Amino acid sequence: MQTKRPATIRDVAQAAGVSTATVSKFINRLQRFSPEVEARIRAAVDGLGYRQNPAARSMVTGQTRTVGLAIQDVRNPHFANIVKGANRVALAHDYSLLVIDIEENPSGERALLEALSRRVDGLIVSSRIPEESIDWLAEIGKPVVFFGRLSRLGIPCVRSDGYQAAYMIGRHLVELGMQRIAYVGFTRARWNAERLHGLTDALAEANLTPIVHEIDTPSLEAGERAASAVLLGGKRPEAVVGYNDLVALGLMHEAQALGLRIPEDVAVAGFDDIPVARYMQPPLTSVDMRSEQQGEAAMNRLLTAIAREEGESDVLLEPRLIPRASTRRPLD
Amino acid sequence: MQTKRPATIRDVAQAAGVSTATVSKFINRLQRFSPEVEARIRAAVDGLGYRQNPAARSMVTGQTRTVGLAIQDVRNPHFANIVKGANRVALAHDYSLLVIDIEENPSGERALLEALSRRVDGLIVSSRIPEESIDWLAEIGKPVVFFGRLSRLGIPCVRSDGYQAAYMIGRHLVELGMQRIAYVGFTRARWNAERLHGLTDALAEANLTPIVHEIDTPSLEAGERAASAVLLGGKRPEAVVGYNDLVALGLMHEAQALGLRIPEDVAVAGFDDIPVARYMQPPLTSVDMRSEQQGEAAMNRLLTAIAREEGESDVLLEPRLIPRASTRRPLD
DNA sequence: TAATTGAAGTTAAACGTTTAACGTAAATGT
DNA sequence: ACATTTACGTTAAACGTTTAACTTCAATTA
Repeated sequence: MQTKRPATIRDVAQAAGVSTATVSKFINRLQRFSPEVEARIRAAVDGLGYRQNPAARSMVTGQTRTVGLAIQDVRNPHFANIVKGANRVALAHDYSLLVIDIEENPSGERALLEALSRRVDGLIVSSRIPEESIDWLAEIGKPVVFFGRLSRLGIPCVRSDGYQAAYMIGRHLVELGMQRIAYVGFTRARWNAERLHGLTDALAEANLTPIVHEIDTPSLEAGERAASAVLLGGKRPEAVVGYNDLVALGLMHEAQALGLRIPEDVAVAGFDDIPVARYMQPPLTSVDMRSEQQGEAAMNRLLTAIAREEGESDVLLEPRLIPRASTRRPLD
Repeated sequence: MQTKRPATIRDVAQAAGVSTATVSKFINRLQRFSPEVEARIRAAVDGLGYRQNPAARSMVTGQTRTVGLAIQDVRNPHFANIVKGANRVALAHDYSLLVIDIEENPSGERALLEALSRRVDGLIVSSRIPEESIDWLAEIGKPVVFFGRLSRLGIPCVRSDGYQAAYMIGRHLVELGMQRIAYVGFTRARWNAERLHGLTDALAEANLTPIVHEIDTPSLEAGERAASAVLLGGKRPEAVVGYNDLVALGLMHEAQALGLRIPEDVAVAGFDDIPVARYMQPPLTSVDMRSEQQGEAAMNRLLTAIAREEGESDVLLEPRLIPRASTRRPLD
């Protein structure tokens, strides 16, 4: 089972009758060589099955050709999409992706990020990172890009316009003639509140105010649990907007379990436009937050930073409203 | 913006007035030291903010403390769950996870795996890998664990019992009195056929045969596209089983769009029990394939292999039927 | 023709760790 | 009292690359 020691650059050099420097430069395409030498090296490489040792290379260059991606929860399709996008552009640039799901949190995000930081050339960090870790992130000396949250301390960020997205939903509901509109929100951090602001502003234009219900985690289950409080407490809202599609699906499910028809009795909408949204009964109105493009943009931004090129500081993606049957004029 | 050179073990040694060997052994807890020395080292480490350089360490030890996880598509909740599970146990053992989504396939899985193989101590490889790459995987000299597919060439595998799972669904449908049962399958590789076998055997016990419809990729869209052919061609089946929950959701959605009621007109079931299954209207009957446990088990198995301990060759997880409203006695 | 440039390769030092082999002094056994 | 072990540290050689500085020789320029 024991495979023999992998060939080193020295083996190749010896077999080809040249110095290791020559082989190195050839491999990295740093210099031209005479056809004979080139052929000999190529033959030696093939013959020995030589592959670079990334660790050795990293040690001298100080680069790992790896980037870290810290996300909240891979199971949330929004984050899965981000991984997808980031993975695509990383592969295209010959970078590897070190993914860490910080929900699985044995010793604090900070410790995880610290461990991660030495193994990567740069870091893409998701929204819900505690403020005190941010100071540290700014000082690690490695490029960092945020996504989903506002930039701080000069750290660039990539995100979609949550205010705009919520404003669109709000307007959409108002145009449908809705009067009592509830928001099941997740506002733990300031930037998470922008959705509430957008919604509030849209409603204000029609002299309306959202009924806000706070949850502690944006999941299917949390949406489900919130439903009865939101739908049965006091006068029933005509529409309810979830912090994201998961929350919205939870709400929708429980609403139906309570015997309410959607959208006739209550309309429901969410954010992210996760793939299943379209497949619900009724299909869920959502706002496409361009998750995958967020992943791509974040990775692109990070790679330019790693290359020490200047990049634009912030990238703001335009969300798109996707109206579906879960919000529809009550009289239709 | 330029941060100063990170402290090396030599800096620490000098500051503490000891040799680098001492520091190294202290860091790695390989030896006991006198309280004074210990204190001096600790002070130096803290004072300088010393962290190990993983690349340098890797070079001499030959270990990277990183494992590679090659999956088909992060967006599929089944795979997301596997990442979750694998991530959890990796973190617990201080390993990092190099995730690669091989659907994003610029230059072939083989090339990706080759590149990956030098950066990791071991590899977890998902099901749909071409046979010719497997020979190569067996020879790279690094531990490899499969998941989802059968083992080959002595490579251990972790999977759930697809035959059993399908058999359970089949029996469930038969017990509900279903007669015409369709299977929308994805049978490109041999091991993917076990679900069909399980279903076939369960039906055979009632002298029934499944109607098989093949799709080319197990996705929401594929399920949706398959629906009309399966449901409208000839006599309509009373139940249709999708290769996985995504396919089942696609089928269900299109069936409803065609005006069919579920389960009254046609029952639907799938595999994986993805989180949203429970939230559908009606909730989708599925089989929990223990995705997350698969990820955990695969990682555990890999880590024992990396530690050169002997582990059991194959791990077979027991699926669990989760009956829900999408399959229900027509007369209920 | 002599001086200058350029191309093709080499030498050797570094990168930051680990670890086998080796001291040295104190503790233990006989 | 002497040999042997044990505990605590050190020395120095690796690990597999890259790269600045250098050589050599042929081609170009003045």
